[in-house]
Amino acid sequence: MKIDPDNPADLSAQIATAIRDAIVSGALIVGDRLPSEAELAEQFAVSRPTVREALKRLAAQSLIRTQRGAFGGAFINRLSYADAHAQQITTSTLLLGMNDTSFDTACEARFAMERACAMLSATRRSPDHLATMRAEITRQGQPGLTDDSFCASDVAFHRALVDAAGNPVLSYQLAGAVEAMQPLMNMITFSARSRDAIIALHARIADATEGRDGPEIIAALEELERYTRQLAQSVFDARAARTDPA
Amino acid sequence: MKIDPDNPADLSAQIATAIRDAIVSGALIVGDRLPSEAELAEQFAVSRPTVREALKRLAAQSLIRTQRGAFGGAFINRLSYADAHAQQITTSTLLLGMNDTSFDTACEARFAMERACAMLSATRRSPDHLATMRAEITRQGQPGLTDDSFCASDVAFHRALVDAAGNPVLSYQLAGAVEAMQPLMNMITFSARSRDAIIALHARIADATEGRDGPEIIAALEELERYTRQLAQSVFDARAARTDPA
DNA sequence: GCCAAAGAATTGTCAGACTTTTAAATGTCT
DNA sequence: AGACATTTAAAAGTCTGACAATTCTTTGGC
Repeated sequence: MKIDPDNPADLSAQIATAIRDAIVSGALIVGDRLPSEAELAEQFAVSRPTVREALKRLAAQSLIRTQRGAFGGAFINRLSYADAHAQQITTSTLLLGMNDTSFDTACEARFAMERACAMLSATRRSPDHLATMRAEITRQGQPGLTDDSFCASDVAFHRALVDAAGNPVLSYQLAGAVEAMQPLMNMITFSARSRDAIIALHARIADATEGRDGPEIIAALEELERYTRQLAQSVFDARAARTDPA
Repeated sequence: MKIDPDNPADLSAQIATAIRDAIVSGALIVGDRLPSEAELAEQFAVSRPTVREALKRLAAQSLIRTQRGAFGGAFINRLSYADAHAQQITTSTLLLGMNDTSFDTACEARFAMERACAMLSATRRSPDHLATMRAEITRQGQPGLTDDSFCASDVAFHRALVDAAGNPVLSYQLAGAVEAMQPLMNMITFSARSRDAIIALHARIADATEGRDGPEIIAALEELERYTRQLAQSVFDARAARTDPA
């Protein structure tokens, strides 16, 4: 099933790829146990440390989990939504941070996807989701809240809206887009007035969700996108004006 | 910046987490060189193999790249859209395959997100995107095309539609949703009649895109979603009828 | 001044040993 | 017979030390 010629690439990378392919193709299924490190070393004709490096690569992607002790070993892991979610956020955050993706581009993508949930959220929202949304709105109005906490609550609010769509695949995909923007949002200083404007839009979204009015959710999200981008623009302009003349 | 008490977790996992945190937080930026393996081993008071396992974990996530030779070492990698894209597809595919996510759920999420691109694609589509869409439609109509090839062309068509939105973040996110569904779509056998129906809808989408008619794209996508789910349903029903009585 | 050879730094790989963890098998007592 | 303690073995986790392969810098020679 898996062989390694003596080509220039790392042996551990080749081994990891071979096993990963076996998993993706379905040859190895959830719960299966890989041979022990010693056996794998023999099969691939490499040393145990090399095998271990390969296994660590797979573990980093949550493809396998290891267990010590007798009858332990490496087992094919069920990729949970939670794991995938965490990876997705890390990847998306780095992607936005490292590729000088403009705020506008990220914002556009995020709201476009969020609007995609609106109709479903209107149909399927439960009292739990509504309660979460209301609670976050209340929190956002509290005086003395730091900008970071305000952003965190903002994320929680939108997360609830997305989760209300009742589709785990959608929640997983959206989480990356919404939460990965938090570092960018944290660069914005929210004045009392801008917070009020955002809270008012959140309330409008919550009301529309409660009333199962999908188009109204979309309209409110569009306005929120417009407002957010305008806010970011003014912050960046102000920053540019402060640094340019100096 | 990075310490390791003697807690039960793997040392290599702890070291990887410490370095990953430094990258995500911005303490280490693209192009930075990590200390050599020997130096890291000394800093963390562990052996070199342990450090290497940690580095392989990071390499598996494309966070670092290593270079041999004098003045080589481990460098913080710029996470490219292409890398993120590949990871995203692997993760999404496994997620759908391992969690008995229903076809309907995956399909719903996919089309909801795709519709989110429609307005942007209508505005920004270039002749290149249109040409790709037309070419794939032509391919889909060729006789003797295998089901797998038909699906692959289907993915390429939708990919072009998404790329036409001109937002790399959106393309990256959508790729996961669209391409990860390919294994599920491959389970469907497409009759000549169903292929014709799908091709007709694709043509309708291409026409609407050319005419910059966003709402019409959305309408066609809705119909395509309806048709796809119905098709899958009948396939699954037929399969159930064949296996149940036996 | 240019080209080739030596040198040094660094990752890649190996071999072997020891420690720790864990579950199964065995033995012992009630 | 059944419950509990003990032994045993398998396996991952870690360490040490070494050597090979690679690649940049420097030096030497022409």
